[in-house]
Amino acid sequence: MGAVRGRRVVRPTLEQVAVRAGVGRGTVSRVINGSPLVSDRTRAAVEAAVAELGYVPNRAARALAVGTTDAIALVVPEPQTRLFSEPYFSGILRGVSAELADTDMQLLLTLVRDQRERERFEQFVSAHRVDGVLLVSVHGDDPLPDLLESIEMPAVLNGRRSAEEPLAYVDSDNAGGAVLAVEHLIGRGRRAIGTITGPLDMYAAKCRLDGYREALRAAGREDDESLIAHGDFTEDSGRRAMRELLTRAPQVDAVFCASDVMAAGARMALREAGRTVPGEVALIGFDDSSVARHMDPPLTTVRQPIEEMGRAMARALLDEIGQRAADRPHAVLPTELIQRETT
Amino acid sequence: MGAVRGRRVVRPTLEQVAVRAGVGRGTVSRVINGSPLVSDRTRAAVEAAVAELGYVPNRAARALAVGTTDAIALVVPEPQTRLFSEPYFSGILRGVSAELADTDMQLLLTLVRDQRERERFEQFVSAHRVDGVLLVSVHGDDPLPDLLESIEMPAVLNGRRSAEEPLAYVDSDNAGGAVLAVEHLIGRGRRAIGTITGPLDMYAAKCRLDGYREALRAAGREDDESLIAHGDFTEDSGRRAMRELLTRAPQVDAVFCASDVMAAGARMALREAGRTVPGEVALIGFDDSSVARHMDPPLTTVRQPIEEMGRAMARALLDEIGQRAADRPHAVLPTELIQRETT
DNA sequence: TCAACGTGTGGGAGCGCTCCCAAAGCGCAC
DNA sequence: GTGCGCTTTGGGAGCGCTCCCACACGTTGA
Repeated sequence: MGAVRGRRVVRPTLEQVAVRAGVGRGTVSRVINGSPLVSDRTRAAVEAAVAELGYVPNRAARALAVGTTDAIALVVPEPQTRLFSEPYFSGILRGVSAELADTDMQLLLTLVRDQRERERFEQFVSAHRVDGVLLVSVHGDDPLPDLLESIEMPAVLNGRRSAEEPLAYVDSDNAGGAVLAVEHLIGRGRRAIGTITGPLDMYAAKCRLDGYREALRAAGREDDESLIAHGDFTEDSGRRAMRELLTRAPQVDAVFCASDVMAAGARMALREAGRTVPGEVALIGFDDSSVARHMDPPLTTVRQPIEEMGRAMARALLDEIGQRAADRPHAVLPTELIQRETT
Repeated sequence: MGAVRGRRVVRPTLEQVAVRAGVGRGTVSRVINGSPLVSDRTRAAVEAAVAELGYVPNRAARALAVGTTDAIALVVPEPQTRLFSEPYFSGILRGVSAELADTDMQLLLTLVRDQRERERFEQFVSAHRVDGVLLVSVHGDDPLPDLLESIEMPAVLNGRRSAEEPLAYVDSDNAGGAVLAVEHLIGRGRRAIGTITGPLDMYAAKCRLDGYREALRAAGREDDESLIAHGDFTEDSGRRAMRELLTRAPQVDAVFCASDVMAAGARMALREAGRTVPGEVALIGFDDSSVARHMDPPLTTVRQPIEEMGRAMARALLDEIGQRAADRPHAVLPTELIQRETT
């Protein structure tokens, strides 16, 4: 609990800079904050004093005075904590961090694992201890976004909860990525193209399935529900879904998996069944996660511009905080096919 | 640049709580901070008022008053930003976050990519904007630790820079892990056990090599320098080192690699050379990173208690900040053999 | 000449908290 | 009844900053 008493190291204050420069506090403050209402002479004098004294403003004092914290929180809820080890999370983090680099915003990282931590975070946010919040992949039923909205806390989601997401968000073009994947499969001459979906209560999973359907329809193929199996983004579910597909539609010669991890599971099922990849069955994933590169053979997949998404999220949040936002900004970034050896 | 003016939402202050509870400011402060010098009656009254008003203390104000920030920074320098996608980093993060969970410490994440960001961070730290710093794997020549020491900023390193690390640190038992690995290989009846080392100017790499030597010596085997090849922790260097080993010591029937990634490289070289794993050559890695699980066959490796390391780091830092530290606390945590299918 | 303006500048007030001194209240021994 | 010591309490001062009002200067126009 308690705040531990820290040693306090003496550092120059704005007041001291003012004395040194022979001006008033207000003037120094103006210079520090780049106000134009300062004469060049004075500004130079203040800047010299700042340099000599090695003055660095005290954030806490400023925060107290203006009611702003110059910090944003990046929240990672539990279900994602494992996803966390994926390049996905680190990509987002990188993008966010890069975008914040020439801002004086601080990035606060919060892992929300259980109910207690969730409450702590809610309290934290309610106390306006940050200027804004970045939410990594929320579930549709997560109450956090609504809380943020109710207290007017600027927030940007990574991914949408539904087609008409009321909050600001940055998403990748899931449907478009699926279309890319299926078109690629078609182009390779595959005839019976199946899919293993993610949990359909997640909007991203739904979009990927929609994209799959759309691409097939565009190619004039007729719907075949027996070629669609459902998973939940886990490896094990991918394996089971693939077995199901092999039983139900043994003619299947290509499968678009809504995640790389499920593709890894599918790969196993195919090996068990003695089917070669890509010889007999082509396989394509989604995410371009590290599994994809290390599979045998390496997995063709759909990459999302993850780092760019992180940047976009940070940018949108800063805009929202600065109220220079297009009301509820959002962006949907394009996906890209990474062709490896399973297709 | 500038701090953007944020909307300010009215929230109750300590003063208001005091009025509500019919007591003075000082008393409320005492209750909030758990001082024992408050009568039960008064405490109850204050707690009621706090609950009614939904009071949450203003951090900035407290920080300003006590000169403490209740935040620590986790710094990830560039060379590690890629390592970053590894479970390693997220494990540390998880451990740190878990340990901080019932503290009111905030975790600030800082990626230091280039010189500019480094300078920003140095200024940030010099301004005492955090109470302490956690450093993920520093290089021996990094000036940051010395800077931290000179400004008396509490800091804990992840890993040592040398055997006599002056700063507080948390490390895993690298030598011990290597011993485990080599003993395992010996137990499997392997005769010509080689190793692929990391860059020996890194202390961890040096320890792993020392452990390798120690285990062989303990088993009464004589030194054979031709069985030692050097890498730099990259996949490519592992591949090259393995080729070298195969040329120089074709009798090699087991290799301890100082990292999983190098083991993946070695695996490729073995495949090229037509050697089976584990039939002809047993392979063992270090780190238990995601590559290990996804290799074909899955790689036996040495796991570090990463999350526990994160926890230990946070604990050590909190102790240091609270000055309840055993002077320069440090911990070396045990490693563990994860047996899979390459041995 | 004077008023009316504009630009620069100083510094009081206040942000919400903690620290700490002084004082009130209480019991006890004399 | 008085004095002492303990516990409990109130509230002034101050942390370092920003905001903003007031004022000191020009400068301009009538």
